Amino acid sequence: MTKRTRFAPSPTGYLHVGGARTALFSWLHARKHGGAFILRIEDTDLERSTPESVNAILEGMTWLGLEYDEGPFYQTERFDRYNEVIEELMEKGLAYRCSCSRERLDDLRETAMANKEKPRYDGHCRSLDISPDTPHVIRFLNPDDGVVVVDDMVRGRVSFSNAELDDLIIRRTDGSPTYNLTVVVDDSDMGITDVIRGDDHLNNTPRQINILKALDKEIPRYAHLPMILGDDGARLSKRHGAVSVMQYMEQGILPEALINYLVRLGWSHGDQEVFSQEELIQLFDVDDVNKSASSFNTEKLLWLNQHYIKEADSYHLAHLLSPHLGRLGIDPAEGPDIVKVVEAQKERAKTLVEMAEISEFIYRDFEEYDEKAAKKNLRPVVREPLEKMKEALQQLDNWEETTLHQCVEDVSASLELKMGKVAQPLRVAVVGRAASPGIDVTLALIGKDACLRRIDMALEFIRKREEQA
RNA sequence: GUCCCCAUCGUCUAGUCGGCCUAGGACACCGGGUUUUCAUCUCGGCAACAGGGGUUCGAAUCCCCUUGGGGACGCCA
Repeated sequence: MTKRTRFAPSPTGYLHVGGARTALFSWLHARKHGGAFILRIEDTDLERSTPESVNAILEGMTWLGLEYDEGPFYQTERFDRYNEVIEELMEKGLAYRCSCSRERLDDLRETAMANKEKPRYDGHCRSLDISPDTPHVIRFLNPDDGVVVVDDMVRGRVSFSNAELDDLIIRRTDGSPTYNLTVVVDDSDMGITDVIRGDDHLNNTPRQINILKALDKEIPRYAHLPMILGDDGARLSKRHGAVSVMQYMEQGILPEALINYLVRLGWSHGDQEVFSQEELIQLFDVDDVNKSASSFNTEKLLWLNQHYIKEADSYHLAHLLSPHLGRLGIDPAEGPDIVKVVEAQKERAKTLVEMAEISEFIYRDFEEYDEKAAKKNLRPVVREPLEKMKEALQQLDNWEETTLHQCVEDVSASLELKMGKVAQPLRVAVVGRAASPGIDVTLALIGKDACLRRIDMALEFIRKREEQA
């Protein structure tokens, strides 16, 4: 049988890394087995679901490249179907009306807790035959005894005693169906064979299996994924920086880096760290997923991101870098070929944001020198090398890397100085700080006019500094 | 509180149904080399089987207990 998996987020916020990994594993499982990956929006909570959230989730999935084969299906459009199933359950005598007040329910819970017992509904309305006209909810008649076994692909066999479960509400007073009912109906109707979801749903699984059994439906295979914790080991939340997948995009993370990072959280293939999408589809197996929760480690994400930046096609990267330059108020069109910029900076940036920042000097004069760099390199002793460089550069017609390199070398030789003694002060003069690509590449990217102008600025800086001393 | 789950370096993890583990790799960190700077690359170092009982000739690997962590217990999903 072909495998069918699904990702079923509730649109009450952004797509966060936990959800993204769940979607990723589901997607990989489907792709690996040549099956279908279905997107379903669980928006039965009318209060909290928003269209903005739906868009944010769609946007995040698109960015990550997790394309779905069917959907998105919206649960709010399937209320008739849910009611049909609820009716079926009622007719079979496997569901009943309940008119217990919230106060009574609250009391029940408190009493149970006080008695050190698990809070559960006592079945008060089971045999009361409440009139359809009085306000009521509908509860599923859960079996009283026996055991439900979940044969989970990652957790193994987990069993729950029916005595621990209670008669859950499947339809609210306002007539809307609840989660445990809709999931079961949808997974069944949509032919989902493999339910891959977060760990927090493990406790719901026996309830869902009971409903499935009552409906005489096939029970899918389950895989409950461990949680992802924040950098500090606590639960991932808004307090832990970037929660939304799209925030990573804004921070200049490549989607393939995030995917690669996420897949290694809870899954591994020997000692391999870097996986292409094709490799993942081939090698991934839910059965190999870890049982324990893992902490998100931004450092490693950054390392992977740098790796992918290094490996990426420069032309492609240029496209991605452009908006980040724009955010700094830079129009890439007003500088050298942006592909050249990318090639010069590729190995020096962990993110696209960083790449944009360290490339700023190429497009405009800097406001002030990096204090340390200036202190160390813009001293009176470098006046001569800088002046000599200025003269030599002024006379240079052919402003390109090879000739620039030769030029710096010649000046160094004529002064009997090591190349670093000339190149480094020159770098600080034209870049404003101590780090940049090779001096020849740096000069080439900045351009002749700006270079000469900045050397003058540096000479002026040295002169003033001397006066003050 | 009750039920369910989890437990190897700071972090992600390897560890084929016990021996090849004086526990391997990666990130981070520290040090060396390459280099005109930074970075890349490269070499090396630091660092863990939560604790206690068993089972066994032999346990990180199996069992039990303790401890710690997480999840669930909603007319949320």
